[in-house]
Amino acid sequence: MSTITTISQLADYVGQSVTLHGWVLRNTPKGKLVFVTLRDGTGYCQCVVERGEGTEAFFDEAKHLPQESSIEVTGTVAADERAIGGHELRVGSLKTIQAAVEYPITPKPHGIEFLMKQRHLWFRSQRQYVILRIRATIVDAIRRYFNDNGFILIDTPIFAPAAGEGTSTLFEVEYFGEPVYLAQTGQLYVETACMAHRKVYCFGPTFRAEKSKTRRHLTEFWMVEPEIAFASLDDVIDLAEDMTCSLIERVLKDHRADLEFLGRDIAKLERIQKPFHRISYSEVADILRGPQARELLEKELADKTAEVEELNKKIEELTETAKTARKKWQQEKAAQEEQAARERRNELEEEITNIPRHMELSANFEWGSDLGGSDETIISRLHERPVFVHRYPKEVKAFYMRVDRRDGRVVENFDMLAPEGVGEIIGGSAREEDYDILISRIREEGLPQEPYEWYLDLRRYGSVPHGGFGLGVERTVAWLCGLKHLRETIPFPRMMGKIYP
RNA sequence: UCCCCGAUAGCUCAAUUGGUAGAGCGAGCGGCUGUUAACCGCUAGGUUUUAGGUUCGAGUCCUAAUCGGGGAGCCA
Repeated sequence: MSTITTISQLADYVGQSVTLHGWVLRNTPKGKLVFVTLRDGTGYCQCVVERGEGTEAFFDEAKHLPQESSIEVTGTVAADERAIGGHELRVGSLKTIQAAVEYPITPKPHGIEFLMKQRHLWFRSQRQYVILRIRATIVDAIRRYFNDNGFILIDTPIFAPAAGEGTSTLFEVEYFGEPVYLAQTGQLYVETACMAHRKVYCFGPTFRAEKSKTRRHLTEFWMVEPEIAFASLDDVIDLAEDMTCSLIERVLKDHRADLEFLGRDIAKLERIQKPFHRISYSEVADILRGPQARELLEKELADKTAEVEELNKKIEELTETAKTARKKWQQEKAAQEEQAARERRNELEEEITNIPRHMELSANFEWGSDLGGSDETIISRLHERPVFVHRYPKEVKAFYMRVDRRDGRVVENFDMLAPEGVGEIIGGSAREEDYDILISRIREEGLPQEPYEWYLDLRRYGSVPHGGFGLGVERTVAWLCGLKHLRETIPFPRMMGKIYP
């Protein structure tokens, strides 16, 4: 009699007979042996079928099992160092649940266009599996952080009658004949709840119709937005700092092996400790124009140029190896490495051509304009810990941000830039609590007052200093996992012009 | 919206100055008792994205469209 179990539990059943259900990751027949690597959602297990007594009935079936077929397999668990995970199953019986036909994703490399079209199947690949598990942990850690610290979850609407902020392009949908918009932020709504519950947060999808085709943008992404009453800008920044540290701690605790699998430099995450840097926008402007930024870019230019030269040498060597290696697999390996090196080189060359432009942008940075992507990257690269850039010129920020009483040119806002050039993860602010100032800000921005009457009520009835921020879940996942592109951080990425599957 | 790059077998890529379109993987068949993306042999698989143009001749050159990648702007 065998016990039904999962691969993650195998260590408890050494020497016993168990039944596993799963999918064929790969199948390599080897004469009188067949090695079926099974994945069951909890791990990977090598199942060995040996031709001989008792296996005649299914040996041929096992030998021809296509990749990703679903099977039920029963056998004896054995500890074996040669097997993935240290245990293998010596198969006593095997049943095909469904035989797959030509699974499109092979163990060889694929292009991103192809994989995105196969997103529904790509889920099964180990890298995607790991990333989405880390995402789930990050989401759980966020919820836990707020729930354990006295915050109340408030779900804000997805259909919104007006823009939450002036700037972004929104998705317009028809709502019983009226044009409304998909929410680009829950913030204004969560502020109302803040005046009832004191500490609140909303967590949901957010929609932006910007026609951005970059690795840092999605049209649909998830954002968590806490809001706290009786709070100053510093209180809000403290909250963002504390929450970020707790997320990292949790991911390091639960996913060390996964991060290693992804090739993440864990030491860099371990260095993320309080206190983070706090620099004002005006100081940032000086840094951008000063020698520090220039030297950083000059060094990057030199480093990248040197790396390109190294790659060129490597490519030449690999080309030679690919032609002359004795074994066919050695030739193939060299060819693949060569291709990877070429891709890396092309990427570097593009970055190199961008550097002079970034130097110019940085050197000519004028107080009053918003920080560009390259400016953020510079500030981010100059620090090992996240940087809070605070107090931007009010002209480039939303109307609801609190005007700094000591310097009326700026508002009490902040962006948190993650290190390693990752850039903005969090944007937040103290909210303008003064009715008259808020009204004048609405007018300055040329916004109609009428749709904001309910919001203005919050300032008419017991207005208090308060503030909050928004954290982008996908950007956080990308940062912690060390991913270059947001498209792998969300189950079904929505990008400009892309909706399938 | 703007700038740069790309599209060849199911997949990843080759194809010299314009001259008969190839390999590996995957698929199918066979062999091998320890494989892990990595053994050996055989088989099938193509309107070179689309529409024009130049040319004796176009995968290769030109124009446009479509789709994709990267970046700018804007942002989380």
